[in-house]
Amino acid sequence: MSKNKTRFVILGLLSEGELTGYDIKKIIDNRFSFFWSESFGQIYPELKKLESQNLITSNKPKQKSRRERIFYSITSDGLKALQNWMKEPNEKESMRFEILLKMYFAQNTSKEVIKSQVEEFMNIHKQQLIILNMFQKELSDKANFHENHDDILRVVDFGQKVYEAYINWCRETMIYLERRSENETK
Amino acid sequence: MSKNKTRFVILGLLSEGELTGYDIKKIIDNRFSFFWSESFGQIYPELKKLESQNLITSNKPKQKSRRERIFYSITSDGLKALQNWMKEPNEKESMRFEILLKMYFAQNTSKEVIKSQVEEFMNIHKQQLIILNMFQKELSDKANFHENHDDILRVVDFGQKVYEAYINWCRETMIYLERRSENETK
DNA sequence: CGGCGCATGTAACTTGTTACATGATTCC
DNA sequence: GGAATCATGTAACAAGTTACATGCGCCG
Repeated sequence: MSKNKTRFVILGLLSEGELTGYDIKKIIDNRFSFFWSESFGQIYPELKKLESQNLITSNKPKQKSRRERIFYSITSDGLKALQNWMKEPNEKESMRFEILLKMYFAQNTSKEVIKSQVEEFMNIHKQQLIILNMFQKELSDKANFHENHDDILRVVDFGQKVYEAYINWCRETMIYLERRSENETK
Repeated sequence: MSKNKTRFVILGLLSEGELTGYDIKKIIDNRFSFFWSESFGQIYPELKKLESQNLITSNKPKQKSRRERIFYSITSDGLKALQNWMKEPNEKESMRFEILLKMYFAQNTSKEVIKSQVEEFMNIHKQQLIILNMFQKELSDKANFHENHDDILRVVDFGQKVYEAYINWCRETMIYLERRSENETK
């Protein structure tokens, strides 16, 4: 099972049309940010590697001279590689929630510190949820030009459900912490 | 903002009592697995580093001879470092859900492939939820010996809420995919 | 003409995983 | 005595981030 997933995000995005490395980074930052990330330091070298393996091709200007945007497109071999990956089992997603570490070790600090950490976590994800809701509305309002429209809405729905779960947890935890504070000061 | 979080998991765990590197790994695997992970390759070198900085101390046997369990305990400097970290802002947790990538690029494969991917994702997290529910029950039934009992229950509750969100998404997505299959075969 | 956003690229670094080596203890 | 688990450790590798260098083109 391949560990390097960068190549498959690239292949997936190129399966919808030709793009530059910069485009790919922008799309990941804008649309995927809540469930994926890549840096330029991964994307550009991977593009070269994929091209050398004939999974993608570019319009790289043979003219030595002026700098230009390099558009990549997927080859039939690349499409095959993408399709094979779709069938492969996924790796267990490993996450690291610092907020839970701090909740677990909460005995080492005051309730106020924990409260402000939970509040911060809640605010960040409320903001993120607003962005997701806007994106969903945008997609729902627009006519369904692309066939993958509904698939993308499923992806957005995942983010909404998970962020709502975070926010609910924060609300309950705030109440728990406030009850605690009251008992402490009694 | 320090990027190296391994040290703080170690300090946090040692704040409850002395432990060996092996113990630390076991606790993280058993209790933290749904929101944190560490490997031996990180834990052992970090223990040495923490000791050299006098944030922890060990009973390392000066006798050259036989191998023994090395118990570490936290120092007052270590406790201070832990308390400072509790107040610091957290890094944005970065996650990578392969399942969402595959959902997004679903056009490149058949509904059956996507369906089995979603099913697999659902089964894994149903299993994980069962384990979390058992752990919660275990904690709730037991008398509250440790003061941090309720804090740990909050952490478990986070996992339950998030896994339930995953599972609900899977159910809805399965229905969405089945509806699609019907339309395709019509 | 200065600054900004677009655009490509790489080197150095940090972080994290895997595989392996070593040896003790426990239990059958 | 052999297998499993406990236990410590490290080297090689893989993955991912950051900072920087370079330069184009547009706008005010």
